[in-house]
Amino acid sequence: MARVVVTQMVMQQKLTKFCHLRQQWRLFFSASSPQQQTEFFDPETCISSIKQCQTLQSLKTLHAFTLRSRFYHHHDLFLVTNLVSQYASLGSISHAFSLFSSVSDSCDIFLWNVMIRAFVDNRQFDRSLQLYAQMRELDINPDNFTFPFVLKACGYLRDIEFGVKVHKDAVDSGYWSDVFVGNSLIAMYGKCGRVDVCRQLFDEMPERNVVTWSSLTGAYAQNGCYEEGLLLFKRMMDEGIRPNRVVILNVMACIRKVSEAEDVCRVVVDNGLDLDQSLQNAAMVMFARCGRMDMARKFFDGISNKDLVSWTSMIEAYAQADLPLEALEVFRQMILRRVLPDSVTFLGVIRACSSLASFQQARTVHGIIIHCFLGNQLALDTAVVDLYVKCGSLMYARKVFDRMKQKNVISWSTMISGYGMHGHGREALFLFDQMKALIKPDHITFVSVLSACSHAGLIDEGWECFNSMLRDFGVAPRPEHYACMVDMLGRAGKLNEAREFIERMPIRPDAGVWGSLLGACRIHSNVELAEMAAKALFDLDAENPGRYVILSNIYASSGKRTEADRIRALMKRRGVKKITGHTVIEIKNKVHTFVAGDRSQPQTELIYSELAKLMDRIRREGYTPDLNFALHDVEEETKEKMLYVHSEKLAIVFGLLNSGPGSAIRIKKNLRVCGDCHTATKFISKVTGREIIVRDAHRFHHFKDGTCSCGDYW
DNA sequence: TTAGGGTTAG
Repeated sequence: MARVVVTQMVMQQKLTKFCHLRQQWRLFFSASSPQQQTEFFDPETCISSIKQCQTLQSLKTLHAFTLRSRFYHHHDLFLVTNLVSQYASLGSISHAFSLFSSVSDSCDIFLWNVMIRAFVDNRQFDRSLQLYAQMRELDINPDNFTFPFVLKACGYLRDIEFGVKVHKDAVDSGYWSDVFVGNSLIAMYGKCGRVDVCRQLFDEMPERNVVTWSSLTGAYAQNGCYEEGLLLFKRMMDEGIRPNRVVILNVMACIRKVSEAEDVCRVVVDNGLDLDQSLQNAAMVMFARCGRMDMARKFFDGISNKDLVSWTSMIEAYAQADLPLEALEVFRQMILRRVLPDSVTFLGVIRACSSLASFQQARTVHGIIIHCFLGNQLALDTAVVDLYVKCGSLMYARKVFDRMKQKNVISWSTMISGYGMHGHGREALFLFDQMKALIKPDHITFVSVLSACSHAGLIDEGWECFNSMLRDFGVAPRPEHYACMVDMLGRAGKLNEAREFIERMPIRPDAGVWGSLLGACRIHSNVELAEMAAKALFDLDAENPGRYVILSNIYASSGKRTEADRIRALMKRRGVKKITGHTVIEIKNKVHTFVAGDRSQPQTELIYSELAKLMDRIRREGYTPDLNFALHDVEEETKEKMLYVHSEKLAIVFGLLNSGPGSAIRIKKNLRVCGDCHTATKFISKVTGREIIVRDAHRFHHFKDGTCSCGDYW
């Protein structure tokens, strides 16, 4: 259904474009009627007509008239400059440049400025720089108008080397003190990542205006210097300078706290700034970033004419906040209102589907994308590959990957990481070998390969890959690569080797590295090393509830009940809240969520009676409950009952009851799958003959005929 | 006689 609607919308949009074009043609024909043609002989009317030309054809006609006119000579620079400028603003850079070339022996700086600007406006930044270089070779001196255009091109190209040369020219010519030139310099250095130079320029500028402030806030925002951006904004307020909407937009991008968000909204009101569409969209994104989805939604609902960006931002905000159902509902509303989505919208929708892990939704969304010709195909295809990976289908992921016309380092890394997440280490390495022959891997590729080795227990291969990073590819290992290695060694039970590896690290181990060690200690019940890792983690990552829970579980399963309770108490004292585990399953396009002991489903009675039967069946097959995973201080029998009602088991039973015989069951858990559930699921897959695909917070487990694809290596 | 800088809103 959605696919049909979207396809219709694409066709309608094309028709609208066509009608618009036809209207423009009609205007052109009426503008070139004989009565109007005579007026072109008047010089003033001619120039103003040039500026009013709306179509290339009418401008060309006018150009032809001027050449025939007795008032103008072919080399009349004033006229030529205006024509060049108008050709460029109608998007015809070729006409503009050929006309410019016919008089380029001229040393008129005005003409050169217009042509340089023409290239910049048409995003041909490299050609604008070539023209500037040519102009300098001809010893034509740039003026205060030249610099802003050229600097803009340097900024967009991130060409700091050229930018520095232009900066020097600006200083030599004395135009550096022009406020327009100074503002452009700040913008250029900001885009090139040199906020330090931006600040120095700002401090030394003899004259500033509101654009100077917005340029520097923009530079801070683009470079992630949010604190500095906010400080500058505060100083601006203190100095009594009235901000405009660009300053507000830049500052909104810097904000991470609700109180700051509310402050900036007050500034908007106090200064009587119009809260236009773009500011409302930016405010919505800002509140979502601060975790206030209610406020974000309020802004969204308050936008009377929601545009593509409003819809897309809201979808992305929900997806980022891990509220995929809300994201998809906004997408549905958007389609109902016949707003045509673009590739960015679909990236948000894909993110939402991916966190739902809904295979059916993935198929639908992929179908829509295929029919839409949205552009940005490389990014979309890569996102779809990742989507199928996350929805548990390596086969579909690989199909899309193989059909991609273009692949970049991200596409390759995504597919490799997909194999890794599903425990197919050998395939991951095979693909990595193919990739190396075509394209240079980056630091993310190495995370994918190393984690694939880790999940599959490929230790020698993992070492080889790690050692090759710097040696063969010039990629220096970062903390995340060390974390993968610790994870790999730790999972394999080489805990001391993992510890020694950390001790030899040339960079300071981060929370990820220690977290890997702690996780390994949980698998292999090593209390001593766990304490060491936890000590480091409580300094580095005190807010993360997972760390406390793992340490407490390690103590509990080693019989150290007092220690376990001490950690739980510490967690409570520090106000760190445990994340509640839940499992989701999709049945007939509807997503059902289960928590431990869940009784909210209408089928509750049926689920629990089926669960009891199933547990008896697998017990007869040899399953014994692993009471280590029921850690509360209660009687053994109660412990066992608590294990029975884990959310994973409830979701699986619900799936068995509500899906076709023999079909695969796909569930997703928000935390790591519990060890007892892992064992039970193996037995369930055996006695029911069903394939069960479990996505947990770390990887995938494919259960079939009593075994798991992870080889119990997780 | 002509022109310019700061937001890729996601």
